[in-house]
Amino acid sequence: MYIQDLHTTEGQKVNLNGWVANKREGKGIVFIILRDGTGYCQCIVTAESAGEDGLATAQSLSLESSITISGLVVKDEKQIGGFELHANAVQVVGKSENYPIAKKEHGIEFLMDQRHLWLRSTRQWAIMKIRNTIIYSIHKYFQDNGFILMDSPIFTGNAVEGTSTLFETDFYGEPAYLSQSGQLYGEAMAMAMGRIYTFGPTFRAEKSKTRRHLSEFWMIEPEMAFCDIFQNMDVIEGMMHAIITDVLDKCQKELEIIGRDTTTLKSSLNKYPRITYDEAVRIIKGEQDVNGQNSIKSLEDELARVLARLIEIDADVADRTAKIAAGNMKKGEINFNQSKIDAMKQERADLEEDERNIPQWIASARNFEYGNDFGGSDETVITRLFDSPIMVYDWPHEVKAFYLNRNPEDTRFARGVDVLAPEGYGEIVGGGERETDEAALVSKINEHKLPMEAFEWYLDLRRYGSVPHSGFGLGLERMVTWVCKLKHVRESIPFPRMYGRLKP
RNA sequence: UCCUCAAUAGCUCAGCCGGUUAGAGCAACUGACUGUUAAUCAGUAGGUCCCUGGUUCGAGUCCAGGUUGGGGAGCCA
Repeated sequence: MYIQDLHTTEGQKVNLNGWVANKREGKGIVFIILRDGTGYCQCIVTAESAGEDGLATAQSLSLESSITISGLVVKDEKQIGGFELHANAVQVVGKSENYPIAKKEHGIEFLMDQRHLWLRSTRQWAIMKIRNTIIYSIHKYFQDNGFILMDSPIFTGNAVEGTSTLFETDFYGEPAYLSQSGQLYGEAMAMAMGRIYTFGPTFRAEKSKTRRHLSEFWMIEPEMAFCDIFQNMDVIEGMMHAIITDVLDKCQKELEIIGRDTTTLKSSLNKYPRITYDEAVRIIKGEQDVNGQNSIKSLEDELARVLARLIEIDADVADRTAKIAAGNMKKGEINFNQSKIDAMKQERADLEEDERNIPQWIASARNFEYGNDFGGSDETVITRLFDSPIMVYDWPHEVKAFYLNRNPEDTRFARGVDVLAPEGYGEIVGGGERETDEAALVSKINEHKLPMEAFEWYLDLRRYGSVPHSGFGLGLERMVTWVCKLKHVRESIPFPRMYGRLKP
């Protein structure tokens, strides 16, 4: 019997297997919050219902002990799953002594070291359930729309785009690199199958230490034959809508657990603004307003809010500290105030970083030089002005990959498209329409000083029945991070691999 | 690689202008409490103040270098 199915057995006696997520005690009564992976259920043990032995066993339980418990299923609206269990027998399966993760705030380094156990906590459970829903939704969208799932190789013989740093491995004595993108192979597969998508791990070796970078992440890369950049954008939007619809529909409980305000998710079911690079630059530099909002002004307002909040926190912390120091406060009240202070100190540390960063972002936006690619802060600046993802297309061809086609009406621009998520999350999708002409591709490869022989097979795709085609890459973890509104991508994947983090 | 912030009890953090024996809360442990949702009460125990060197009568506190971690730039999904 699983906790998620309890609603089918109201009033019946059932057996549950799981772990003690939490325990509270009164004299002669024990409340166990049992978790089994499918949900949470409060189990009540008294001598009356479970006998003296059962009560003693329940009293001796510690956090994360595994148990088998049987009893009567009773409806109780107050409970998270809507039901509780009045136990008449408790059996310990595996003991758990001094479980390291306590019921309080922890620092990130400690939690990352305990990632194998941290995954058991409610918030992480909810995030992983949402991740699962997103993965399922992506597969369903593409399968329902006639895409064929194919896999690109992970070992590659050359550094494809020549830009990012790759992990080098030894392939039977030859150097081989872990794939940074399956896209070129995707193009070959699309010429064979029409519409394909890949879903697999991707590796980037940049020593990036920011909240949106991982060394190993999962990427979904559709590729479509006979498809231009605008049809490509239609597919991106369709996929995003499908994902968000499913999460809103199937993960209400999980979204509530992580405290996700769903307003922006709901407004992200509308059509997404399609903005050219030129227009985006004007918005970033503050030369063009969006819905009456100005990028520079909104950053300045944000900075003012940060400063005001810092003063507020200092006053509040000082106030509570003084009250505690004054004595004659009940112990429970002290605990409550102390945990408030701890939480505010954490918030303060975050705000101080904002205080340092925002002025730099303002300067970077003001001084943005036309022709450059967007930096992380530029993406943040522009997306804060919209209540849904936006699609920025037609980029200066110099800053984009060699394989992108040009806008036929203005060849200064390459037909790349980036999807920027709202609420400051930035790029979650990068894609575009591919170059179809062999000669144009050859000159681009030379321009980027890439080894021509490595691209002979890729050029074959243009020699034998070249067609307009497009595709994109979706970063799964970035999608999960935005949908859950997480502070950092590392919480969006079970075991993150990033600069400085290889364990557990 | 560069910029920036940090490191004190198992955990989260105080520790002022350098001054005697380094503190609090949580967790743990002991005991009390029959409906709790990190908010009951009393008590016990718990320290290589990240490392190395320097300044000083005296360093958790100041200085230099290093290590580890947070955030950002670059690069990207």
